[in-house]
Amino acid sequence: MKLNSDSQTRNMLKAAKLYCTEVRIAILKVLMKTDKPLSQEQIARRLGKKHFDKVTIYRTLESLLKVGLVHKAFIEKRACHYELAHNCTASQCHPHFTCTSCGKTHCLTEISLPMAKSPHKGFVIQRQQVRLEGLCPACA
Amino acid sequence: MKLNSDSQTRNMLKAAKLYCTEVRIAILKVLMKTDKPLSQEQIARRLGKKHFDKVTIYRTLESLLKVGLVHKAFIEKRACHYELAHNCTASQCHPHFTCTSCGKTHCLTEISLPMAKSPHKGFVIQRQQVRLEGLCPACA
DNA sequence: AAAATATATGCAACTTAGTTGCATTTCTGG
DNA sequence: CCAGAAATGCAACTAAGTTGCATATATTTT
Ligand SMILES: [Mn+2]
Ligand SMILES: [Mn+2]
Ligand SMILES: [Zn+2]
Ligand SMILES: [Zn+2]
Repeated sequence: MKLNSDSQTRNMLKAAKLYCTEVRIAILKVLMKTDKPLSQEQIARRLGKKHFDKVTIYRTLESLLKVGLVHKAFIEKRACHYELAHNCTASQCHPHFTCTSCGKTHCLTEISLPMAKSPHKGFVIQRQQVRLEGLCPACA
Repeated sequence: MKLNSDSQTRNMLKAAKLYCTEVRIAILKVLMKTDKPLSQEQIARRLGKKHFDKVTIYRTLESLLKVGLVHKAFIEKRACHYELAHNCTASQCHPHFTCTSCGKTHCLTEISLPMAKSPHKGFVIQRQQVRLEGLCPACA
């Protein structure tokens, strides 16, 4: 179990040509165990006893971002939120829904909108991000 | 001219039941004269000689937001950016495009994507925001 | 038009999220 | 196991925004 997800994350890092360090493995595991984007603070909390400096966490997320293992989610919160970049295409990630009542954010992986078409040509649209807001099932 | 836009902004404020104060009028005028969302800092700079405390600018934007005269644009920058809320529907504003090369942001008022449909019912989608990125005409 | 009241403003201090420089530690390929 | 490359921790710093409170301005009432 533990060994398993350990070797899985090690392989992800190896494939991305990143050093396999404790904090990278630990953060990848945290992100694999959740279904929504997390902030630095939330990640630190979920790392529990394993304490890493917040600078290290930010730099780790940065390195995972750069190789594309992780994405920044497009949600209207003060802090950046990060998630694994699995099943996102280069041009579009799934939309994120934030409930205006309880504030919780959900990944709506089942939805995808058609890509916007450039208005006048001249604009080359490479990526599109969609944010939704309204009421979640619990609050509706 | 000056009197004209002065009375225009005064009317907007009056209709919204907000006190007509110097800073509110000045900020509305700044936002009317631009075609892209501005941060607190950019607004302050454009106010030029008229100096207002940044707290006042933030509180002013907050009051204009609350009555719906202004919107927050959803763009991936550290600071919040604000724009007049004209020609936005309740459920959807125009998309904002940010160039990955020069960093400039443009309002693509001609585009509108179909509203996302809720995946399982339970989610009530009330508002949708779209962010685009790629190359602007100048950089493509 | 003055007084009363409601609301807005400025200032100082504070918070939150993230960044930078640099000395030390940990990884990896050989 | 070693050398060099890369990652980490700590302290100090920055950027963006917020809070409390005394003062000033706008509106309403008289
Ligand atoms: Mn997601
Ligand atoms: Mn706009
Ligand atoms: Zn909810
Ligand atoms: Zn450009």
